Amino acid sequence: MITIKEISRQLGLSTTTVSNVIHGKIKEVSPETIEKVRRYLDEVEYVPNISARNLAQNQSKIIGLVLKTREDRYMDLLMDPFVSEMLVGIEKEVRKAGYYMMLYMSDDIAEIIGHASTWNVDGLILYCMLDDDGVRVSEKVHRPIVCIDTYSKTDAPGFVNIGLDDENGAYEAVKYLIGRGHRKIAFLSDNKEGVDLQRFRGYRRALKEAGIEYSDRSFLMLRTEKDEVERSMDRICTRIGRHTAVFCASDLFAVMLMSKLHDNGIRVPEDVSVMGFDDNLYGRVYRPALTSVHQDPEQKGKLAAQVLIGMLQGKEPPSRQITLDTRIVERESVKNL
Amino acid sequence: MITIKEISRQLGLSTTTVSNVIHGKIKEVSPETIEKVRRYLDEVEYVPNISARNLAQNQSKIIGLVLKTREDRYMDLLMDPFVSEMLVGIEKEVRKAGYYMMLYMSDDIAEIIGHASTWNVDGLILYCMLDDDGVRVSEKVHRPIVCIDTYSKTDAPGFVNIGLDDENGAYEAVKYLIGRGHRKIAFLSDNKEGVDLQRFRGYRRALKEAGIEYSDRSFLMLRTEKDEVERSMDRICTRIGRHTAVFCASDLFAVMLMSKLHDNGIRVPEDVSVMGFDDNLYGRVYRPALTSVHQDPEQKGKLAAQVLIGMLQGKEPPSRQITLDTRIVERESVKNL
DNA sequence: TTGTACGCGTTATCAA
DNA sequence: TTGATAACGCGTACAA
Repeated sequence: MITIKEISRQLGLSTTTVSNVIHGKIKEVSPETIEKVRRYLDEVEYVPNISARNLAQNQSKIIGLVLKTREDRYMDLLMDPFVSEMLVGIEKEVRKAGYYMMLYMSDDIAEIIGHASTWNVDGLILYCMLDDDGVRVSEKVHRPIVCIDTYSKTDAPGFVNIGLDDENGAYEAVKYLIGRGHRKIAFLSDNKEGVDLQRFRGYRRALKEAGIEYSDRSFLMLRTEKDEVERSMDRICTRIGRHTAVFCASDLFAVMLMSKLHDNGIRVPEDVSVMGFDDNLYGRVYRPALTSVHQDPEQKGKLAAQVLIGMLQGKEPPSRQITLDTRIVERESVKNL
Repeated sequence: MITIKEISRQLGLSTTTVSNVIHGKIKEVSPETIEKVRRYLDEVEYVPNISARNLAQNQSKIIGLVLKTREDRYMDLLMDPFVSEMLVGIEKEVRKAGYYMMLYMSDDIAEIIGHASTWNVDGLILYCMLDDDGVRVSEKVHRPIVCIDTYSKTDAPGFVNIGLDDENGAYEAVKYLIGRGHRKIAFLSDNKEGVDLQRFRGYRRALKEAGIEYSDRSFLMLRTEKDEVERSMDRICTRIGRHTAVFCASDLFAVMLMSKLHDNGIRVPEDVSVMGFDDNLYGRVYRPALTSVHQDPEQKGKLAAQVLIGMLQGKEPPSRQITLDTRIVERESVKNL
């Protein structure tokens, strides 16, 4: 790796001049010098040492992407195409803007803070934070932070969230089911926090509005530990009982459910209707194709990166909470009763 | 961010001593000093500035993960759960070993080289390289490099590949189909390079061994551009013709095919048998469940990271080419003729 | 128009 | 047992 010092020595110039040419500060450099330096730069394929640059400028050009894992349920995170698509959206934007992306997974907030500090990241994108996780990070890391799909209790400065109206999306979905004549509707999820909690609330609201009573037996809680999930799904199939429809908190769960229902001789949608949330490839490709609530993860990621990079350049974020649209995609997994 | 210099000033010590305590070089430091420094370090939550450390030590603790994209087919890469799972395997190991992961996507080798140089990455994991891409990188980046699933023509020093015996995996799969009475067997893929080429070769070999003639009409080439894929699949469904089985180069393609076959009223496996390669969640969850060739992407990623980190610590890699096992997983998508 | 000199935070050598 | 001091590569204020 050739350095500026070496180049300036070779060319009989000062490091300042070389550095200036590199950065296009050429108002005060003679054309000949510019040419000479540029040519040489090309010839030796000069690449700046970013560590040195970071040190000198106290910035890093790094955007940290943190995926918060949840204890043992490590695998699930990237198992869902949602995260992959989001990743693509982020990476594209980050690279386009001349930044670099550091990917970090952890369930430990302190570790996350340490990582951000030690690398002196310019900004942070946080996914899967719960409650005040995001706030805790932003208290220690004094850099712009954009969260995706986070529901915080408190507000903190320099803290933006990109999300969905999950409550309403779920509400519309369940209303859709009710509109098709369903009244015994179950809710399937693997937790009752964050995004899933909101979706559950939307489900409850739609039920209530239609004067349908909710019983805890209608909450189908999936265990997602690696060697539990199969058995858990089987158990859920037997527990579906007299429900005529199941609204699932994700497409992935919906498809896993349909698959298990099939094995248990229960037909979708003839015997039971199934609806998902996400509208991803799993649901689109399965047969019967899954009726679902649409969202666009790549768009979410892209937007998160754009807003963050905007903040790095001094722009005010459009708002503290950016909420993306949701819409129902009708396919074949819901029957009219 | 507090610095060593500041700490030493506060404590009335030299930076050397503080640094030594931080690094556990305490053979020659008095117990009281150690305690004093440690306590203060804790109190102020000292975090080292990695850029400075990198500069001083000419290393970076960064492992670059490069996913080579192919022109327009950007999305596909992370669409396949294969990449996500591999990513998880890599990230876990990298973090466990105290390294950091920088994720980079590009189809431009020069850009990839520039990225690795500018960050002075300690090592590189390359995925999806073709032919001599990997070699070109390793010629310029004089760091340990581990490739995943790369077939290079040439060998280069410090260049290790982790892969599968794709040729043989495909060979066994097609032999399996032939063993079930199939003779009209098609091959489905979206390209004829790298891994897919090997799988195609295995397919050809099995055919040849059984005395079955191959015709180009049996190569079903899928177009994967975003707005082509649907139509392309439809066309393929009509082109299946008198084939009794389709061997697909990936589970994802296999499931997309089954889905389209379903829409065209062609039953799997009654009318046509389908076999995939990967054994991922798409195939496991679909009904009929997909018979496939198993591989473990997380394991692949984990191994790649382990070998690379080993090399960084001066260990010789076990060999230049590490080939993982493959096995057939029988499920419901193949019929006995 | 170009050059000198210093600072960024850390590590490392060598002297005290 | 501890402390000066130089070095890593870059950017920049200021001097020439």
